Amino acid sequence: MTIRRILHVDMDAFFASVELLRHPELAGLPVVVGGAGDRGVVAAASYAARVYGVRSAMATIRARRLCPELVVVAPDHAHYSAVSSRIMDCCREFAPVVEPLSLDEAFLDITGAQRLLGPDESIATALRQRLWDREGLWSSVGVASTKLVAKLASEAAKPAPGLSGGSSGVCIVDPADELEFLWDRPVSDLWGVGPVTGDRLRALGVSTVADLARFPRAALESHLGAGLGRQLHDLANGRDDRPVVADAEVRSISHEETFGSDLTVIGDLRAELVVMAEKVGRRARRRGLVGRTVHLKVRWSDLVITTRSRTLAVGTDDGLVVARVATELLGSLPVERGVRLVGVGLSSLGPAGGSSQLELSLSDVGTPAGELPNGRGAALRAADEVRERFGEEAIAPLRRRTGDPSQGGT
DNA sequence: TCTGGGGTCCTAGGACCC
DNA sequence: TCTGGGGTCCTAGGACCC
Repeated sequence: MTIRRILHVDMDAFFASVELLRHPELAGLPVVVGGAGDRGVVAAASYAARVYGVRSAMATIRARRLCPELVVVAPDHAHYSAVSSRIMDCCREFAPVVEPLSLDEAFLDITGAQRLLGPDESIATALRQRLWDREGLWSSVGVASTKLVAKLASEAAKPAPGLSGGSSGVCIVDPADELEFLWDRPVSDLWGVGPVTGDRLRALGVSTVADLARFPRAALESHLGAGLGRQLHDLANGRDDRPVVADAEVRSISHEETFGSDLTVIGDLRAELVVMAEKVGRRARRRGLVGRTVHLKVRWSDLVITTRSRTLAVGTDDGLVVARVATELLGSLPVERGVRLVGVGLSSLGPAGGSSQLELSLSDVGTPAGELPNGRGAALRAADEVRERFGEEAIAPLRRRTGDPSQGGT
């Protein structure tokens, strides 16, 4: 088994740095990108802002208290996406397989690239320099033999608050040093350990990765569940064979919004749902996808979350259909309780067009439910969906057509 | 200091099929 | 008629990631 070399690249303060490029007059000022309102949150903080203790995921209100002269810039996702795709293109000049993790992060499999591009250190430095030359943005790069260690290495290469590119920006971990590199760290550094699992582990007396590596595997699995227990025990012992995978398929598309003040009137919520569902539909169409499952998410004024979903017999990319299904789901919820956030989404995605959407539903209409795959009323659902899209009068001709295909139809 | 918006993956129970 | 088991789909919730 050959030793892999995996590179992780992570842009420094990405959204904030991009905004500083567009607004040179803000250079040196404490800048965050995020929501400005009472319920806004910091999405990214410039290094000048971090000096004040401002961090991403922090409520904007609190950030303003820490730094009264803070400049808050509204996010412009379309622009960040455009910059991101150029960054990913740049990465592909260094490795055949590039896996974007988010807009500002990617894994590159550089196993075997040394012959062409030189040692790990040269590859990392060259990538970093090219991103700077092309985009004017600094990044941090880590290289190791696993995804986990490569990501921790890029984190270790990050500049300290107050600086922006002063450190070398590169951290290479030799395979022989990887366990030591890992074991010094708190368990919360591991992928999959958040606040809840972190608390559970601490209750077991586990606080460092070394503690976790020594903890009996079976006991860990019984405390955390088989899946998570096994994964964490492997990671803590440096076992991480997750490959670098390009072109991961999108699994869901959603849009959600927190209101400035809670809504209690169903009509107001319906109006919001229509707008949001249309955005989801537009994004699905742009990607050439249809979704079979419509999701509704509600966050109540007490922050508790309720979700509802409904799976249709066929996929849709039509915002009106999504809105109508979501509205139905909303109908069963006590909105007078006070709705802070509403979200609508599509999953069970598949390619749009051809036989996948309408054709299938036409042939389903009138077919006994028992003869359909998953014979749980799929035909009825299909008929409902056709009715929703085209109205009651559309059903009759479809029945005739289904009964006698030679007659043709729509 | 009370938590935005975009996602991913996992779990668990019930329905249903073979 | 009763019983069991495996597999898949659907739904709700939850943890986590950036």
